[in-house]
Amino acid sequence: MNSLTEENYLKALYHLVNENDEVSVNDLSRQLNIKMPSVNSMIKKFAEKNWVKYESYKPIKLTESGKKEASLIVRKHRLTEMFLVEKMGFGWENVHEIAEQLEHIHSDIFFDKMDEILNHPKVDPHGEPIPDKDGNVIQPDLKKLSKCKENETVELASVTTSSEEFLNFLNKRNLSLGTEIKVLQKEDFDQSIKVSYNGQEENFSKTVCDRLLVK
Amino acid sequence: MNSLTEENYLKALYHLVNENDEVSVNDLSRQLNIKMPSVNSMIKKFAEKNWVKYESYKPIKLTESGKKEASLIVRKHRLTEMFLVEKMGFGWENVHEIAEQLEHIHSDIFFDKMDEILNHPKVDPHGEPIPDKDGNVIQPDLKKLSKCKENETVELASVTTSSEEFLNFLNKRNLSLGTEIKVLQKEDFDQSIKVSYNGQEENFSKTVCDRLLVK
DNA sequence: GATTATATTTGATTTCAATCTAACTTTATT
DNA sequence: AATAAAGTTAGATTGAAATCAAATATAATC
Repeated sequence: MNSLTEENYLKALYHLVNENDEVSVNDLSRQLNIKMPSVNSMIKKFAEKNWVKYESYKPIKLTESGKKEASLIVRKHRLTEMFLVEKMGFGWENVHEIAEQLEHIHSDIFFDKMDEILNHPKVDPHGEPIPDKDGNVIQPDLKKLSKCKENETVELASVTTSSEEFLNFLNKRNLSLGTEIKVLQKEDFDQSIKVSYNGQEENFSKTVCDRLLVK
Repeated sequence: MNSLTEENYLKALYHLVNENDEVSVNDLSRQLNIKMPSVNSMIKKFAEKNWVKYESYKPIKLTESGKKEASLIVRKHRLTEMFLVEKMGFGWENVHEIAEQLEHIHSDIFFDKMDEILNHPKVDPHGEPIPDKDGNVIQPDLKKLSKCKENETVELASVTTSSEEFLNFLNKRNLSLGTEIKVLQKEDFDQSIKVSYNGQEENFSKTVCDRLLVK
């Protein structure tokens, strides 16, 4: 049985690997806010468990088995978020913290039932893909709003952070998944973007546009 | 923030106190399968937290604050069981283990939402009362089936164990909460009881009848 | 290729919660 | 009063998690 700490290390590692295939002990250390030697010994523990392939001074590689293990935690997290929103009436800005705890529940039947009730959802309330029971993920082909050209019309498909603040920011501006967004103007100076959607116009900073994924 | 261990000690203590007002270190030790010195020091910790009133060599007394704290854990457990059965389609025999984990989730809004969705249930799927948000419990006035007289007709209102085996035993015999049971015959020899319900006749041992609460 | 700077690892320590054993004390029972 | 049972104390142990300081390896620079 994996400890809470192990699961959190593994999850962090998984997310880092997804952003950048090469992950160092240092990266993970900064991510978790835990000193390198601690991370180093945990990575050795993971190597024992065959979750990572690791040689000293080389980047950490997640094994298939490690990827699967991590995906299953992510699966539990995202299924939970979806259940909370769809079946319990929570807003998408309030589900992250709860899911952060529920993802550590050990019960296959519990999450299988959620999955069934939700009719095997492909994505969570933030548009992030839900891994299947074998840990396979279909990463949808999306791009950042910040990369779109002027006059392009796109659909908001995912947000890359589940922080309550950011989601409240979007709520206040009536922006939700599925919204059609037209890029009106890109500002070279600060790379902010003027957009319109639902008949309203907004100016979004690069920071915001980097977090909005569209198709 | 209370540790898992603390919550489990407290819960065990709470249940023991409910059966027998006088609870000793020894009782708790046997209940938890943990040696007395360990229990002793935990009780001291509880005294610090003002969960118990404790003087050496005297029985352990739960304070109001301790009772409330414990009730809130029980509340989370029983709300969860009810939610699993009523809203997720689990059988009453399969919910205990899952609730045993979920009861340690720290999120008021999560359990408040369950409570609301379930329409503020008074009892869980096993007929056990659900404490309210302030930790108050209304203990319904029930008696053991084993205490009933011949020819009495009663209604099954609660079962005092959530063990999968026992509940499967009842399932196999089509016995569920709300069933009208008539006591046909009491056997002096082994105190088993012959009953009829839903047009069927069964012979229940004392062990079984002690676990069935009726009104 | 030698030197320096940076990153990583090692090993020794610390901290902490949770448990235990063994020795002793108090209370209850015969 | 003697004995047994229950409770306490003190001290040791365990194991997980994290840390620091020092040694080592790699990468960057001259």
